[in-house]
This record gives sequence, structure tokens and C-alpha cells, in this order.
Amino acid sequence: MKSIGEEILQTEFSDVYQKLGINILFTAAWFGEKSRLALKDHDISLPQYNILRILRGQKGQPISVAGLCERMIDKSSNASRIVDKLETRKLVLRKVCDKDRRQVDVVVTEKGAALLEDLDKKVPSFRTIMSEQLSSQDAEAMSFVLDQIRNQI
Amino acid sequence: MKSIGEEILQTEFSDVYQKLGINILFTAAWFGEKSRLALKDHDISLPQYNILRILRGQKGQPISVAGLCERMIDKSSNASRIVDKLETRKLVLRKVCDKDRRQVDVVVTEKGAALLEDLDKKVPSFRTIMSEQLSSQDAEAMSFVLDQIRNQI
DNA sequence: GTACATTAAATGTAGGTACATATATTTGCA
DNA sequence: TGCAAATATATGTACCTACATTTAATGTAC
Repeated sequence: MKSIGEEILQTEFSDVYQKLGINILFTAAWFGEKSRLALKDHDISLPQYNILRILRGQKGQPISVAGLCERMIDKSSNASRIVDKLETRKLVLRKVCDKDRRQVDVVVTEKGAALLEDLDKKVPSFRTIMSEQLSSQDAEAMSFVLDQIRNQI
Repeated sequence: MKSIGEEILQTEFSDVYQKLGINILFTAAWFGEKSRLALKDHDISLPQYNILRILRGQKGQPISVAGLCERMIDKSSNASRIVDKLETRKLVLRKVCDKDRRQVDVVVTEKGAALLEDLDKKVPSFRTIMSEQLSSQDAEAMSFVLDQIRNQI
């Protein structure tokens, strides 16, 4: 089995926290690469896929571009331009909001929903990747530790 | 304290592994943002900083562009162009390798080393961020779990 | 109601990633 | 030796992020 040290050819870390931190960064990059590979055949980028999933979570209810940003993992991604790409391929629809004409309501189209269902079958789920490796109790505990780390003073 | 669900306004996850997976991605993005902020004043990007640190790890010994790639967290980053930027600012030196003229040897300059030392004081260390939140035993265990996750069949 | 601040989205730009291709050099083998 | 395959780096392109600026619509103070 390849440890994080072997993955990046680093023989020693200054301490175990440094090692864990780099391991988190590396594992996130590894997840991303795995997903991107699965999406490649359909010419969908990772942020595009994430936006489609957020739209599905809306269950038909439209969401603004700012609303999409709030729900994205990468907060500084430019939802406006990602929606552009999806709209060009008719996977989502954009419509100026009646109540506030500054806002733009975004919804997924049938074509988008169908593609998404197809993609879900190909993108490896975290459950598939992780459930053999740790118990759900450990997963919950680990998730809590990550919450704590981000919320330290 | 803000849980991952609150961070991305997601009220429910399909399961705890899904939650942990997204939490790992989000925490990695959070680490990145924190570091980027610290580097901003010096106009150094995160991959540029990482390359400078790899070069310091070489302790003067030159390393090829491919060698840099192997040691980077993001394996598909384009070290050639990142080195370009560093070279323009005279933070690194590039020299065609005598033994194999296809290779390019990269070393950090004194200016680069001085800047790096300055940056290290400003970029928050993982130890600072995490040591209050979990014991070194737990950090070691968590790192091991991540290694296992990436190495499942 | 006009003026000014605020807000939502779009756009411009620099640097980065992902990936294909090009260029130069070395290696290996007939 | 000669020449194709392999290797190291650089470069071109599309999409992305980070961040500043612009445009349009709304809110608010006077």
C-alpha cells in the first residue's frame, strides 16, 4: 500500500499534523481525479457536475447564481460562467427572475437530468470508495474532527 | 461551530461516507484558501509556493521538472510553466543538465530562499491549525485511514 | 423623485489545470 | 551506423479559479 510519503516522494514530515494535512490535500486531489476521469467521456467538468447535482437537489425549484455559489464546495468558483457552458449544451435553463430582475433563476432541463442520472452510475460514490475501509461510526467521527479543525480559533 | 452541512447549505447527505467525502474536499479547499490568503501579499501562488518548498527540500541539489511533478500534490500541474513564473522573478534558476541535455535542472536562488523563509512565517502550519483539535495518535490514525481509502481495490 | 449606496450577475484578466501535441535529445536495436 | 521508440520539456487550447471591474436593478435617504 502506498502511503502519503510514497505518493509524493517525501521521506520525512516535520510532524504528524503536517503529514495529515498534506494527506487531506492529496486525498482530495485523488478524489477529484477519479471523478474527472468518469465524467470525461461525457465532456462534463467537475464543477459542471456539481452544479447539476445542486440543481437536482432543488427538486425543480429554481435557484439564483449566488445560491449556487453558496452551495458549491469551491466558494470562489465562477458559477455564472459554468452555467454558461451548461446552458450552451441545453442542460440547464436561465431565466430572469420576475420578482427581482437582477437575479437569474437556474433550473436543470430534462436533458440535464437524464445526463446526470447517467453520470451518477459512472462516478464512484464515496460510499463505495470508503465503506470497506472504515465503519460508519469512524466516518462520522472523522467528519466531526474535520468540522472542528475548520472551526478552531 | 459550523458543520459541513451548514458550510454548503446541505441539510441531508445520502450517508455518512458521502458526508465525510465532501468534508474532505471542503476542508482541502479551506486549507488552500487560508494559505493563499497568506501568500497573496507576496504575489506568490500556492503551486509556486509548493515548488519553492520542494526546492528547499533538495538542499541545494538540483531537480528536474519531472522530479518536481512527482513531488507535487497536484500531479497534473504544469511545473514547466510554474517554474517559468518563478524564473521571471529570479526566485529560481533553470539550467540545461549537462549529463542529459533534455533535462532542465532547477534550483532555488538566494532571493527565493529568503522569500520562502519570510512566507513560512505567514502561512499557517497544519500543526498550528490541528494540534489543538486532535492528538498526534489520532492524527496518525486518520492519516493511515486516508492512505487506506486511496489504496482500496 | 432624485442621488447614492447596495446587490446580482456578467465580464476582463492573470495564473492554473487537463490534456494533446510539438521539439529536442537520448536510448535501443537492427 | 542509422533510425525508430522513448523520454524531458515546452507549448497550444479549453476550462477553471481568484479577483477586480462593469452593468443593471433595487433599496434608501433626503
